[in-house]
Amino acid sequence: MTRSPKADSKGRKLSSFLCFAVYSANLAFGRAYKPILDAFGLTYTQYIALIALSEADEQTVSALGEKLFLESNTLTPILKKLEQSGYISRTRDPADERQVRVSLTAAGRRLLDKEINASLVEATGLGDEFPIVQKSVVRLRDNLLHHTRGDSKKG
Amino acid sequence: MTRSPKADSKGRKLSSFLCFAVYSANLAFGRAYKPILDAFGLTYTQYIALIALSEADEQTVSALGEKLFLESNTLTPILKKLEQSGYISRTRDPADERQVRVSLTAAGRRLLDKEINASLVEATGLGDEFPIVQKSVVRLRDNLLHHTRGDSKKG
DNA sequence: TCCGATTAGATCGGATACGATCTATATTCA
DNA sequence: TGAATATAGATCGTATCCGATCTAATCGGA
Repeated sequence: MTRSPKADSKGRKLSSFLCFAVYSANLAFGRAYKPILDAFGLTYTQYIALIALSEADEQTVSALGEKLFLESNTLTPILKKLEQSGYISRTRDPADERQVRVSLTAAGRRLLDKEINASLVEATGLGDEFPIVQKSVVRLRDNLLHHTRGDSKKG
Repeated sequence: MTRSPKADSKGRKLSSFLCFAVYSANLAFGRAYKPILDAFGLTYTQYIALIALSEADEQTVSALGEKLFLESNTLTPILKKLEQSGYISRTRDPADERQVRVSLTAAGRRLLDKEINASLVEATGLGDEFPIVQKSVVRLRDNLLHHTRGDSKKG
């Protein structure tokens, strides 16, 4: 169909942009999860941080940041909030006072052990395709990150 | 998805969460695009808004928001910035003073006609898989949005 | 015609992201 | 040892997102 010249020349429609698909899928995740997470007093990012924390105890902020692709400027405020909420603990490492060790508290662990996950996975409505889509998006992300790394300074 | 109640008591790995894959893919897009968009003085969101604006002239803020899955609280500041940058025009509709009509300026159109797109698509590194991944993510997003609509107030 | 309801944006506050910068601690090496 | 350097977090300013609320304009019914 001959759309106006501008939409055609190079001008694909917005919906054909992968970046927009991911961008809006991320918004959609946030909204789909919100009512569920609200019940636990969590935000989307806080929930993701808790999952990363469930993988190991005594992680440093940097280690956590590598998993989440975030740095201390973003993580510190979030971790402080999670600490205030009682879901995690933050302590300076006595062996190296520069580092802060972060762990789930019992309350935090209980939270994740609830069926929070089941209700959330269901919201994707992807069925059997779930793992396939997941793999593709992971590869996409890694390609993008790799492409970015080609710069000069630190990632 | 019928995943076992708990893949491990420690929880599945963060990387196995689709929500995290999308979340981090979105972060990765932002970073991969940033050096390219910086050269044009654009942020990621502003760029996406411009693409949506390239599809039609004289769109209302609401119409634009439907495409972008955003509302006036998010769009208004962004559109004001794009107006200040000279890439778009904002005018109250004389027929209905409540509505604001938004269009690309000549400068905005020139910007999108540059090869900004080509360099950006390349960064995904997905090759032939590009359209497949794109479709899956779109469906995922729509499922999530549909799931959300059932819950609360406005659709 | 007038008043209430609706609609379209705009504003405000809280919570991310992120670049730039700062502080405190640790390490290196002359 | 001590100054320069490096590292780990923390802080700050800007730009999104989003819920809640506000204002202005339009519409609808009596």
